[in-house]
Amino acid sequence: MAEAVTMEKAVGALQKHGYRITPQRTMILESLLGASDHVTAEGLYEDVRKSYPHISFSTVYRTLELLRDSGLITQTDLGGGRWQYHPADKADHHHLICQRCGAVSTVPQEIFHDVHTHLQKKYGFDALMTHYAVYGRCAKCRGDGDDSGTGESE
Amino acid sequence: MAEAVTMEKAVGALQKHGYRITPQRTMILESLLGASDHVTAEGLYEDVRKSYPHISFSTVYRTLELLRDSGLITQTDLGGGRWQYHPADKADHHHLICQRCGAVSTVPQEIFHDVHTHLQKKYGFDALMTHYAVYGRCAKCRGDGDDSGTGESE
DNA sequence: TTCATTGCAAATAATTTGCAATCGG
DNA sequence: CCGATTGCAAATTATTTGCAATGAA
Repeated sequence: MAEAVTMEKAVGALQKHGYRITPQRTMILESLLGASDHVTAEGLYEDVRKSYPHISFSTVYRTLELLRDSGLITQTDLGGGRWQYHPADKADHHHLICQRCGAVSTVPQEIFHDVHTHLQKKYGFDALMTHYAVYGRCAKCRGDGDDSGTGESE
Repeated sequence: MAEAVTMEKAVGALQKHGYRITPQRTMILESLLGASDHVTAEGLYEDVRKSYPHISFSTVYRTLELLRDSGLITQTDLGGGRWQYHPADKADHHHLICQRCGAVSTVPQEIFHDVHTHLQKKYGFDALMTHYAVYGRCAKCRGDGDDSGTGESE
């Protein structure tokens, strides 16, 4: 959770697992490593499609599965019914998501440090507090009003 | 978040909103109020079906939507691709979910109290910390080994 | 060459929606 | 009686899978 994932390392890791290096995989990896934050399968698909229109959705999904199993990327379910992916080394932060305006901001890892310690001591539970999504209301949207319905998530 | 939701109150709330009281809605409400914890649409469907086999899935979904909009139940996305429902007054706790064995335990509200305060002070963010799911490893499963793949969620 | 990998189309799974028939108030 | 509600079937959305063709090593 600190080593930067580079193209070379990624390729090496894949070959070590016996996987082949195909142009599709290369492009997906490049797109992933270049992404600033979370990406969805669809986002990747669209991105790769720009330079390689022939790519198929199943290839994207299968590649993501394989990268995840190789430990190169993290697959996160932040609710909302779609997987979120990003390089494993960039998972040391959390997100504040405003249910009103949808704004997403990033907060550092240590926010949950005390909670983690507490759960560990009191319940023997080792919480995987990497990469959380915290829903609520951002500073701007503190007025109130309805949430357009859908629940809180997480 | 403290007033117990009873059948009478629920019915009153619905009528106040102008909704009709149908046998289907009554049965779904009863099932929900009787449930010890989270329920999924499918769980409810199966439960109601025991006494009323004619019930349809869309009615269940539509009723849940309506109960949610009336503030009687909470609709939560705990990841896993299905909504979780339960009476709004029972949402004052969190869950520890073991990614290894699937065990679910309950922890009190105040676990996240400090985090909430911190987010509020430092980021002006009013986190909706009602009813979280915390993934990780329970005391029993601390060995290690793979997670059967799927991500961490939340 | 040979088996891993791809693309396409079809299959899932959970939820949503259109619509005519029906029932609550 | 009349519009809200139901059930059914079909549509959606995100993801997965079967299978024959293809390409990396």
